[in-house]
Amino acid sequence: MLRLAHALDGQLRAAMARAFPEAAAQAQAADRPFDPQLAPASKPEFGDFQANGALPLAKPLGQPPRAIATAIAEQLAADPAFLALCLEPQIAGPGFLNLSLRPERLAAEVQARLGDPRLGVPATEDTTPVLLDFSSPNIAKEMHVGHLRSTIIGDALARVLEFRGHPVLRLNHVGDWGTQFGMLITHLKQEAPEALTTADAVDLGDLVAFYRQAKARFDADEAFQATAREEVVKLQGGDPVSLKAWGLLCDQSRREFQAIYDRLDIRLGERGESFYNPYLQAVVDDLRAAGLLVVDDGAGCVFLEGVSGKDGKPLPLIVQKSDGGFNYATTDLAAIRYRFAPPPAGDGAGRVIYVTDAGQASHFAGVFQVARRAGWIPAGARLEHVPFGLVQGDDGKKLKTRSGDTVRLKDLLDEAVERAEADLRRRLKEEERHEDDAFIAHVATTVGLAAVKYADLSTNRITNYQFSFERMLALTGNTAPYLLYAVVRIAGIARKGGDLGGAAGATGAPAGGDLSFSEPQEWALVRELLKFDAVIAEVDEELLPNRLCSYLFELSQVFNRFYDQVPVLRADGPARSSRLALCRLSADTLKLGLGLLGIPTLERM
RNA sequence: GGGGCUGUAGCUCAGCCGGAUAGAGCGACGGUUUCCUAAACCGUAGGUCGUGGGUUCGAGUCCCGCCAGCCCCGCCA
Repeated sequence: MLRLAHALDGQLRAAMARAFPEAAAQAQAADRPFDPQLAPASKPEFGDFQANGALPLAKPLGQPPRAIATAIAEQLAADPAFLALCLEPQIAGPGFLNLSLRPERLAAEVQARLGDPRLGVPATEDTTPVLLDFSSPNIAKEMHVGHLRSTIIGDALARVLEFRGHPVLRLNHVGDWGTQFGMLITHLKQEAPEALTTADAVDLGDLVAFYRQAKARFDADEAFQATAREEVVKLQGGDPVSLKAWGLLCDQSRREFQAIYDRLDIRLGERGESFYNPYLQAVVDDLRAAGLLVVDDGAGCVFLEGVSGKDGKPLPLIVQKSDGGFNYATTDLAAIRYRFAPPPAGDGAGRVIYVTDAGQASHFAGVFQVARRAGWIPAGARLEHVPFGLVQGDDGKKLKTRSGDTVRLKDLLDEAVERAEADLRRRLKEEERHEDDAFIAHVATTVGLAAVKYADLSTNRITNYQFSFERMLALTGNTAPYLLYAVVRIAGIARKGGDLGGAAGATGAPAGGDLSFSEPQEWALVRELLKFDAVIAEVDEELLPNRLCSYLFELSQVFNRFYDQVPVLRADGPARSSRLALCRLSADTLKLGLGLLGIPTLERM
C-alpha cells in the first residue's frame, strides 16, 4: 500500500494548503511545510490510515485541533481523487483524522498482487552497489556461536537488499592475516614439512586442535616464539614457502567454513584481510599527506575528534605500530577506501554495511571518522555499522557449553536439527502417522535450521538475545515452526482440491476475476497482506530484520484466524474463489518473506 | 575516570517521525473439534514502561541527573 499512502499524503498536503492558504504558504516559505503526519492506523477500528497533522497546528493557527481537522476533512471531501480512494474521513479524539480505504480499492490491490511476482514491492532503479561485510570468521579457527548472528543477519539483509534490486556485494572479511600466522606456519613447518612439498600430503583435520597446539608451544617455548616472529616477517615479505604454508591453512579453513555456509544456504564471497595488504602503506601515506597523522610514542596515530580518554586528551586511532607494522584499524581503513573508490581501482560502492557485534561500535566510529576526514567517503554515500548484541544462554551469560567452552556453530546446528527430529518422531507416533526417513530428515533439517535463524532474526538485533532450543523450536508463539505451519495449512488446502492458481505471475487465470469479501476475517487478512511492501521498504532503510519477522508472525496469526473461522473449500461461487485467492497470496507472501530471511518452506510437516 | 548499549507483564520480547485506553508470545486459568493438519482458534487474569526532574497540547519514545547490568577505552580483531 505504499503507492496508496503516497497518494494520500499528497492529497492531505493539498487539502491542508487549501484549508489554510496563508499559513501554509508561510510555512512553505520557512521551509517547514505542513506535515499531515500520515501513518498506518494504530488500531483496526481507526480505519487504514491516520493523519495526526492537525494537532501541532493548533497553536500556530490559534484554533482548536478538532476544528483544524474538520477543515482539512472538508477539503478532502471536495477532492474527487481522494473520494475515489477513501470513504468519508472521520475525526476522532483530540483531532485525529481517520481514513478508511474503499473496499473495492483494497480488493483491487489484492488483485494486482496476485499477478505480481514482486508482491507490490517496487524495484529500485539505483544501480550503485551496496557492499555488505558479514560473517568474517578467522582462518585456522572454527566458526562458533559468535559468528552466528553476523552470518544470519548479514545474509537476511543481503537478501532484502537484493530483492529491492540493489547490486549487492557480499564480502567475507576473513581474518587471514596477522601475527597469529607466525606460530601457525612455524608449527606446520615443524610438524608436517611434507605438506609443503607434496599436494594433499596432509589432512590438517581438526584445525582447532592444530591452533591450540601451536598456541601452547608459542606460550611455553621462547625459541618457538622467536621463530614464529621471524616467520611473520617472512610471510609479509612474500617468502614463497611461507606463502605456501599460509595458503594450505587458508584452504583447509575455507573448506570448513563452506560446509557451514552450504548448510545454511548462504552465498558469500571471500575477500580476507590479506587482500588489503598492498594498500596499507598508501593509507598511512595519505593520512600523513592530509595532515591527520601524528606520531605519538613511536606509533602513527590519528587523534579522534569528540572522543577523549582518561586524562581528557583526544583518543588516538593507531594506524601504524611503533615497530612499523600495521594493525586492524589500518586494514579497515584500507578496506573502506577501496570499497568506495570507483572501479577498476575499487568497488565503487554507494553504501557499505558492516554486520559485527556491538562491542566494536567505538572502533568503527573511530575508523569511520578518520575515513571521512581523509575524504574517502564520497558525498551521498552511506557507511553504516549494523551492530548486534551477544548470544546468551539461559543464565543470561554469554553462551557456553556445559564444560565452559565456546559453542561450535556446527554443534549448535546439529543439536537444533536433532531436537527437531526427535520432536517430529514423537508427534508422528502420537498421531499414528507414518513417514519415510527421507521425509523426516528433510523436515527436521528445514525446521531445525529455520528455528535457529528465525530466533536470531526475530529479536531486535541491538539487544542481547537469550538462546533457547526449547523456545525457538516451540510449535506455538513467534517461532519458525508456527510460521512454517501456516504455509503447510495452505498447501493442505491446495492438496485437498483448492486450485490456488499456480505461482504468482503465472499466466493461468488469476483466481476469481471479481474478488468479493464479506467476513471481517477476510478483510483483516486483506489489510495484513497489503502491508508487505511497506515492511520491506522499512527493513531496507533501517536494516532491522525483526520488523519483517514481526510482520510474518502477525500475518500468520491473521491467516490462522481466517482459516479457523472462514471455510474455504466448503464455500462456493465467488466466495470460494476469493478465499482461494487470499490463501494463495498468503502463501506467496509468507514464502517470499521467509525466503528473504533465508528460510525455505515446506509443503507438509 | 571517559564512552557506548540495555532496563517495558512471572518469563522471553515488540513498540516506526513523540500521538488515541502500553502490545504480543510463553507460562497460568477457562472454553472450542461430525468441518481444509487442534502444531489451531476464542476468552480471563497479569504493568509505578529502572528512578527523579524537564520540554510539549501530548513522553515508554526527546533532554538532564541518578541507580543497576553488560561491553569498549594506544600499538589484538
